[in-house]
Amino acid sequence: MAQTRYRQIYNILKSRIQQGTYAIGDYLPSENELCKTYKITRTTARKALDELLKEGFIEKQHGKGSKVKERRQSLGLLTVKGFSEAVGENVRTIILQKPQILSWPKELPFPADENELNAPCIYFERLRCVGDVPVMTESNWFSAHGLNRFLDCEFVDGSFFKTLSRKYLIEVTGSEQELRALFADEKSAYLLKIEQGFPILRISIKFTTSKPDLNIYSYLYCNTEKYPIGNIYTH
Amino acid sequence: MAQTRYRQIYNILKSRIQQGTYAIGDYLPSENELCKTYKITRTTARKALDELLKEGFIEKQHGKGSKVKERRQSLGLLTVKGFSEAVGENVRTIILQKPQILSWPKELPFPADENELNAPCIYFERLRCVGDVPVMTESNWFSAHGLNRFLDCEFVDGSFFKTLSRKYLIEVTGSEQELRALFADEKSAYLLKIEQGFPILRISIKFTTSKPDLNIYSYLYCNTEKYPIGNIYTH
DNA sequence: TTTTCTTACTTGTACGTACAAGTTGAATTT
DNA sequence: AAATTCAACTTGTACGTACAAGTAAGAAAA
Repeated sequence: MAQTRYRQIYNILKSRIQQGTYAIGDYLPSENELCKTYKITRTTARKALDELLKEGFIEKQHGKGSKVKERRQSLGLLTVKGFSEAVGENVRTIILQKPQILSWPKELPFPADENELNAPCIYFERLRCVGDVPVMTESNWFSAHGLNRFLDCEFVDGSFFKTLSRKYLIEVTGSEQELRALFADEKSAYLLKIEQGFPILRISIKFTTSKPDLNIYSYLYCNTEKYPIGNIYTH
Repeated sequence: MAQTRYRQIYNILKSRIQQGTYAIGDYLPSENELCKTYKITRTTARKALDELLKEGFIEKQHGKGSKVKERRQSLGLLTVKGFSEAVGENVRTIILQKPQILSWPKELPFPADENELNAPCIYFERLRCVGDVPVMTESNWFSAHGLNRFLDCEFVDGSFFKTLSRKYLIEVTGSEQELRALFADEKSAYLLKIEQGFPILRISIKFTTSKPDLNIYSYLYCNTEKYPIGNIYTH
């Protein structure tokens, strides 16, 4: 078998969601219907749905079904909302360093998993601005394993995570974050156009993905004076 | 059944990890061993392990086993979970000011809803410590409307939100937060035992509740040097 | 008409079985 | 001694079955 059975079903459902065959708010076929359609058992159907659940494509309701959820692009600002969505329209992104192979740094935002360090490290760096005001620098590290020709191609819609999803079928499944208030160092001060020693917010992130040996490690240095970091939770 | 079987197994394993019976790097009993020990099937054992996996307590290795992972100590705050629940055991809370009626301040962390300001304002203030280290000051404002005899009674288990839930059947339904890195002012520096001008993290919060005219407005001033604010997000 | 009950769906939990596939170390062969 | 094979573990996938529990809508009773 080229692929596991549940992964096949998962892919079918996921692509239909992405293409809008199942729109937001719609219910997917019930588990028993999936069994009949694809000649599988409920165990397998549930496993496929569980993956979609983990990746935020659907929500399950006991006694009702699996409803297609609105999927918010995860760009890592504590909320599920992306940077552009959170801030508004006039967001500009400046690429400070295009994705390229580097050696792994001795210290990452979070300790890396064992396997990741075997493959080379891809690094890129961006500066986020609201209008003309720089508000955040972003540094990203991740393992190149399995990401063929990543350096050659442009980002889809300028979005790193969209690129992972569309080109490699990799989804962000979660993130671990850590917040610190720090004095701005020389580099951050220069990039954010503030005085050295000004208080800035550093967000350390480990994004986990649907690819077991791929996590994205990021540092965000934020000037929160004019644009604080926002966050909304609802149950 | 009071609880699901897999949840029971999950709880047993989790508490053993938290108590150090299974230390970091150790392998949990294999799935088949769990089956024998607890008279369950592998389906159930795997479900329990899956939960631990989702919550980051273990990592699974095909062909080897389930290894206890290092969980970083940080203050898991940005969720709706309370402080004590998020941090763990050696948390101390010092009441700086018991709940009492005050006039509404001219500026709250977030603009108040109209109706709230009609009733008097309850205010209280606490200092949170991990061991002997003060890590966070907490100021809270909310409308007294409908909270009879709130000032007279002690908090349930020392928890404000538990008190709301148990005594008034009010649940937190969501929160809006805003993060800023600031220079510590005189008061914060004094309470947190740091130098004035040291960078601290201020979290502004508006908790919404199941009672339509009750929101809780809070400022948290955090010394993130030793204990950064943590956050885990899973879809 | 309104309420209650039943029925037919849905997902959730738990049982049991079988084989595939990764890991490890000891036994066997080279 | 070194390389290979094998056996005994581990987790991963997939089959099948049964019943519990939540949901919704129509039938029956008030």
